[in-house]
Amino acid sequence: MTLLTIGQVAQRAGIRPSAIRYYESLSLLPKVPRQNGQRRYQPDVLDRLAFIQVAQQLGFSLKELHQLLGNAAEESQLATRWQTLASRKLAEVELLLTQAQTMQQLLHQGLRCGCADLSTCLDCVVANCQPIGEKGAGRKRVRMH
Amino acid sequence: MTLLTIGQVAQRAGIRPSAIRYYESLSLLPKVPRQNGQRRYQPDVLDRLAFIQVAQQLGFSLKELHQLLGNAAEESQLATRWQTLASRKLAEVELLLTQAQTMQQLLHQGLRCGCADLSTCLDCVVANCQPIGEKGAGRKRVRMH
DNA sequence: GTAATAGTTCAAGTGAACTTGAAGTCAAGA
DNA sequence: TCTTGACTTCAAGTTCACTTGAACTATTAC
Repeated sequence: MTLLTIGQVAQRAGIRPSAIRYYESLSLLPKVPRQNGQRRYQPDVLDRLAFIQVAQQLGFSLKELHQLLGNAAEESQLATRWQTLASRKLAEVELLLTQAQTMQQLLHQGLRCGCADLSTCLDCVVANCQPIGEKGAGRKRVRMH
Repeated sequence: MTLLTIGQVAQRAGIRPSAIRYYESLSLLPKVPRQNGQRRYQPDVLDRLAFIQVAQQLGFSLKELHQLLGNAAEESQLATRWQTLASRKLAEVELLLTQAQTMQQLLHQGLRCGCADLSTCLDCVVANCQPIGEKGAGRKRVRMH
């Protein structure tokens, strides 16, 4: 078995070793066995780190990830608790999806618009360019939530 | 015309007056006219605030928003600069979209799985539940980027 | 008149997520 | 042997995005 040093893990995950130690201190990563006092990781820690990074970009805090990943020592209702959080987070992710789609259209049309800044484009894409929604009539503002 | 006080704007936007002053200090919002020393806002400031809030949730920093919204005093190449940033951000938003879709599926299946925590589910959804990708065969790990 | 409410500025404080620095250990290579 | 590089711990520092506190002004209600 090829165990990885913290430096190797950090390089492959695209983060710093200090971040990995920080995650361990928060119990986001398990304590791993040592060789001469140095941490040695199984390669599957990269999956865990990839999950953490994606979840963070989607707005999950490290505290939430800690609960979600079930490292908390609170045994009572742990199962129900992470599922409560997960379903709340699912709703947030779904909202984020629609927001990202709207922003995608806005940026896409703003780029084809030739405006001096996005502030102008916020009006411009509705008034002068192709409509951002399915209905392009009227002086409708871009509202995203 | 019905101008709004900072408190009214804050309430309608769901933020604190202090955040609005902070945005103004960063030139994310324009300086507005005063009555007796107090800021008075046109209602369309709510659109700008809505845009800021959504963009933030999508991972835009306030510094980036400042550039995007074109409030910077750097006249030279301002137009090309915001478009460079916008196209970079468009790519990021599109990556976020696929990540959010993957996370949506993961959470959705994790919730139907009955696992004790999401950490277990990260393996479980692939091994025991319906496949998360189009191909469900094999011991394929969930990797999101 | 006075109390409550909402606004003002400016400086300092806060929480999250790390990073950096100091001081030390360990193994490999010249 | 000695230097280099990567690791260790722990405390303190940094950045971002605000918030809070102090001291003040202005309007409205009683």
